[in-house]
Amino acid sequence: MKRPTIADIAQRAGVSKGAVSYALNGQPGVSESTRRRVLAIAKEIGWNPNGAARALSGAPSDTIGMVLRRPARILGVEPFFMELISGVEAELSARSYALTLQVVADQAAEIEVYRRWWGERRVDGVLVCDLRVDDPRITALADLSLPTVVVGSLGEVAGLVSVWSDDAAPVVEAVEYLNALGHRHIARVGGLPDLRHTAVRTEAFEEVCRRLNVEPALTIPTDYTGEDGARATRRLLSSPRRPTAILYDNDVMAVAGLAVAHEMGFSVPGDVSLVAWDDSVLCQLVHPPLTAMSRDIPAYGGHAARRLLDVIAGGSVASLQDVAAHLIPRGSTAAPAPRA
Amino acid sequence: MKRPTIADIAQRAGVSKGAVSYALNGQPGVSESTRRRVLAIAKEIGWNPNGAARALSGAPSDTIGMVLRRPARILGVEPFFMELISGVEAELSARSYALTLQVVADQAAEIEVYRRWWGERRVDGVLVCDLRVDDPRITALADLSLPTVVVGSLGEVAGLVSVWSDDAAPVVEAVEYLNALGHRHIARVGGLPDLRHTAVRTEAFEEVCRRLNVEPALTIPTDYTGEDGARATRRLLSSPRRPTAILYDNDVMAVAGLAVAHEMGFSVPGDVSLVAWDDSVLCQLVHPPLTAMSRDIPAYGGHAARRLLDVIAGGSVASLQDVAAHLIPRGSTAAPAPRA
DNA sequence: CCTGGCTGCTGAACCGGATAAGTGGATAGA
DNA sequence: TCTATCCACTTATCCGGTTCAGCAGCCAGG
Repeated sequence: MKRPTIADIAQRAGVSKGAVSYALNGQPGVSESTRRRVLAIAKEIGWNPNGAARALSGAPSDTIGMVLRRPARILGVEPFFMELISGVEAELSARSYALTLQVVADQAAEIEVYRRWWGERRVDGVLVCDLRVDDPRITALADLSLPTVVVGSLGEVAGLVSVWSDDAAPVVEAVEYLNALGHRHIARVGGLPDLRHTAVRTEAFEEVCRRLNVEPALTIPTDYTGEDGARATRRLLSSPRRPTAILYDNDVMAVAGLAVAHEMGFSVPGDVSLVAWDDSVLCQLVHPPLTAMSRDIPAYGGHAARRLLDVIAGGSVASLQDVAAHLIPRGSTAAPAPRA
Repeated sequence: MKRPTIADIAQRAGVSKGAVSYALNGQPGVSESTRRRVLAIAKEIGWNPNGAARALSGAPSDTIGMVLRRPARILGVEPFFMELISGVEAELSARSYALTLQVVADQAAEIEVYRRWWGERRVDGVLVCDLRVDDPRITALADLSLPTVVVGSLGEVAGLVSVWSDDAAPVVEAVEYLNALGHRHIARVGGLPDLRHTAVRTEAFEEVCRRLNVEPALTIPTDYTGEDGARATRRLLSSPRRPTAILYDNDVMAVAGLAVAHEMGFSVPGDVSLVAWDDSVLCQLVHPPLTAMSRDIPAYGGHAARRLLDVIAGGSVASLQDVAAHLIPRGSTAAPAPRA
């Protein structure tokens, strides 16, 4: 089956390629009757615009890109990313935009992909996640002037629009809550230390603990995986000054931590209270259900996608501070048992 | 920053566009010294091939497509799809192929997307999921002769390569296992009735139940969502002849069913045994952990992607029967309590 | 010395649209 | 009646590559 082109339509309609192009694009320059005839023929012979040809003439690709830098097989069990992507897709599909995903191994490869996409005009813009404390992607993308929206926790990045939520306030809320329950020894299982939002959370955690006299405010860094979260939990629960409450930087680690607590014979929340960050179904399904810092991640992704489309459209777009996560108390937190 | 083209390279190198094209593509027709000079200049000025221009001359897009027909926001909590996609990505990213996802509302829209992608040469091939009993997508894709691999439970579909796994054997395995434990009244919470693999499972379920004298072999159809699974479970557990074991067609429904059992005061596995299909982390994290029909979904996706790349490459590719799911017994199944 | 073949390159057509510039005819205004 | 304007097109060019035909220049063989 040969793909019909506007030349085929032109021949059938007895007009020139140019006229067909005007007709199909709703441009002035053809009579209403000719336009109708052209449209009818186009439909009849099943014509579709050739994106490559359009792109060659400078048209957008109606695709946005997202590069994920993590082992591809991990993706399936990473609720945050999947919910984010589903929110992005919801926004995009409503506008017939497509999403191109590419998984890469390291930062150099990620920048290389941006460069290639830009050179190939394969995407109209990109969403960037997991901002590092000092992130070379920012300058690279600025150099390319590829429309970009940063998804992550920060106000402004040199000229780039970002969609972010306050990471400090939820930490404060959680620690104050635990403190009010009577906890005086709270530890945290943090994410990758060089991610910006991890740094923000760590600082907020240390500050609120200092203020409330909850010391030491120990944060154990992890790579966000369940395994690392389990390891950190095991270490915390084995220490001589065992914390009575643990904050986790994501839900996967919190769930893994809960399993460790059970495995070591500690009761939750009797012996130790647990708080998760990000509230996927996981948190609600385990026993006891986990108290969590909840936010609407699909909405978050949707906002980011919307902003990116606005940037692509050329509007002057302001960064958006999305609603911060807020504490949803469930069965994994309670007052600490009086120490023997 | 203006994107460099081969014309820029040609000018710098003092040769023609054609020579540059040959040099860059490793084609014969230029001397080794010229080739090296051209490559050096290309690298120096940061040249990238323009995919649109290449595509216009018939080059592949190095992208495969996948259309998902379900509410976008559901995706994030649908472990099967996310694991499948992560497996596909793992295979693709190793070959620098990209994956384009598009979420649509209905079948007509899905076929329309295929047609558009084909017309626009936007993808080199597609992966098709969730085959229906009588599926118009098959003929549509055959008409377009768009390279296609069907992911799902069936042997051969008119000329299309498929990657599938036996859906009947695991059902038999599960029912025989439950029967051996002493269960004589087993119900099933099934998926969408017009999906092919649902039909296969339903038939296998009814047949093995008949053979083992486990009657009635009731299957309640659902739309695969947790809510529907909960509803079906509530109905089963409220019926006068309450089943002592329930088989679920996915993990989300099984987990939801477990919550319903708890909510209604039934003990699992004391009062009712539960078996999930597809074994994501969900099943291992709930209490009790769910006995599940487990299979390596990322590997499944990887095989499908690999097959699709082979089809695109033009090889004669055979369909692949992947390993079937097999039963992993966990805490949610036990012998039924003797009836009062 | 002429012919034939090979090497290494050039020039131009081509892919399928978008679009600026040009054209012929009808119409309106002076 | 002559010009200006507009309409509805056509023609030609461009986008950035790929590819094919052609063409010098060189070398080998007869």
